[in-house]
Amino acid sequence: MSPMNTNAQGLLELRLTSHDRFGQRERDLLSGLSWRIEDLPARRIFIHEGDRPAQSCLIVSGAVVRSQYTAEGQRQILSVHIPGDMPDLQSLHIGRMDHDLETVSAARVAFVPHGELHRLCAASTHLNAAFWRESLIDAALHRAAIFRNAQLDADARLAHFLCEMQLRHSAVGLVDADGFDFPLSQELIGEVLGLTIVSINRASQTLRARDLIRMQKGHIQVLDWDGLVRYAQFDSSFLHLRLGDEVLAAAS
Amino acid sequence: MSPMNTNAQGLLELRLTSHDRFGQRERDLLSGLSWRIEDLPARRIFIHEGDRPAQSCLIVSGAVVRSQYTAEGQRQILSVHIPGDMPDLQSLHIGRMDHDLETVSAARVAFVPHGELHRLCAASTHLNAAFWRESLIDAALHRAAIFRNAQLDADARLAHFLCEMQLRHSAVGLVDADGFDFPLSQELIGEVLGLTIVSINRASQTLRARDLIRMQKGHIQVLDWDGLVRYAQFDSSFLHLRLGDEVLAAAS
DNA sequence: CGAAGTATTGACTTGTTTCAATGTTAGTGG
DNA sequence: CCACTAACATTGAAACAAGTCAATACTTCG
Repeated sequence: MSPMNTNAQGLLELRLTSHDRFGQRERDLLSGLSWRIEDLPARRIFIHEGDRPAQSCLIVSGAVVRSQYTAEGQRQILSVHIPGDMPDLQSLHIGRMDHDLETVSAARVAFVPHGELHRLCAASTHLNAAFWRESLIDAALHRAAIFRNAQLDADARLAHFLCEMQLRHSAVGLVDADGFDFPLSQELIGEVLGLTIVSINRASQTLRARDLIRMQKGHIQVLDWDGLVRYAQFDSSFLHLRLGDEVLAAAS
Repeated sequence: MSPMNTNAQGLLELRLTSHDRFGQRERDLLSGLSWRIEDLPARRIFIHEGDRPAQSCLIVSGAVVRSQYTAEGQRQILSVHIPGDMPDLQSLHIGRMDHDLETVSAARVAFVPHGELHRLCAASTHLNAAFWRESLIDAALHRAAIFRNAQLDADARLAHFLCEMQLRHSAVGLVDADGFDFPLSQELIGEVLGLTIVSINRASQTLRARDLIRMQKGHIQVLDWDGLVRYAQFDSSFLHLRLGDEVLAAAS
């Protein structure tokens, strides 16, 4: 298990190099980025629907959700983002935000100007491909969410979501023998899965009764990875992770 | 209303230039692409989950769906694609397909090798950005689907889907005063919206009774655009279309 | 004409929501 | 250290939207 990397540039390298082995040139280009670090409190909407950001962000610590709202103000969480994610890469090429970005817990977020990213992509087709790929994996996560929310019942839906969270936390070294910290309340998980807090509560009881997981306030532990995967019909390939041995070991 | 363009290169230019005004250089690069045209029958899976395509495709005519399957073989349609769409752009930078591509009706599809697209993107940052943007709009469609399927009831869900289809068909000049041809059966629409054929049938009756749409086998006409938009809580901005006046006029 | 695909309808069942009450936990200030 | 508070978790009962099952009708096409 690699130590958790709380440094923006290190997290980004970890992410981008999980697919491509970069040369020194790419490393130098990356290290030339000027990050502006911001520490945000919990429940802070820091990018709003309709905004036209001139920068993208990287989550360094904490959790962030993307959300859209109904006319009645009911929130739908579109995706959950954890350290290492760049949840607004799309603003590089689509001016207008079609959703909000909001912290769940207190979070450290690093911002980098679009201009610098554009220059980077123009300077290196490798880096261009790596960032593009990040945004494509984002779309793959969306597809998995559409499948999950439409095809699985409440219990399996929660199981599927927890499988995804376990793997994505593993990939950034945030899972240890006790599991991982996860700040979403049952209410928020409900807003991810299109279920009410009551259903989430009952689903989590089912999974706990089957000894698949442990789930306490702010912390999740997968007790039976294979069982959970089976229960959730979870196919990890959509994450398009190149998981190292240590990650797979931690996951099981 | 522009005449329908059944030529691959013309469709692609129409799409890419809806955001960026290209110079002659970009036009020349695009016209250098060597398309292989294929005419496919209805219900043909032409790219399978797990494939590693060496080419991307552009839909010239007909309709195509992306789908994933449950363990029991139940299909979830992730998105619906129409002429002008490039539904497997992601294979440019993510090797493995995480879903199938299948024709609904007979369809004409144009294929172009990844190598040529990579060369194009390396040769022009404008074209690189344009293709990247296409894949980002794809992700935006996914987000709208997550929202729609989780937050709207059966009637509104169908209305929302029809709003999206009307606008996307408009953008490629496929809508006239009588509406547009649309080959998805009620059963398939159900697989898009996460509903059964029975619910789709009843939802379509609701919308017809309110004089919002006409919906006959293979053809859809929006009778009251504003009413349909209101009923669906539809916000067209997620499509990130730069709609010309003629498109907006046709839509309303 | 027959056959296959598609659309429609009604009766019944079920998973999830809604509503409402109660329990638990962590943090705050007296 | 305990009382107080707010957020979060849990439980039960009733209501409801959508699913399931099953029969019937319409359309298209060989």
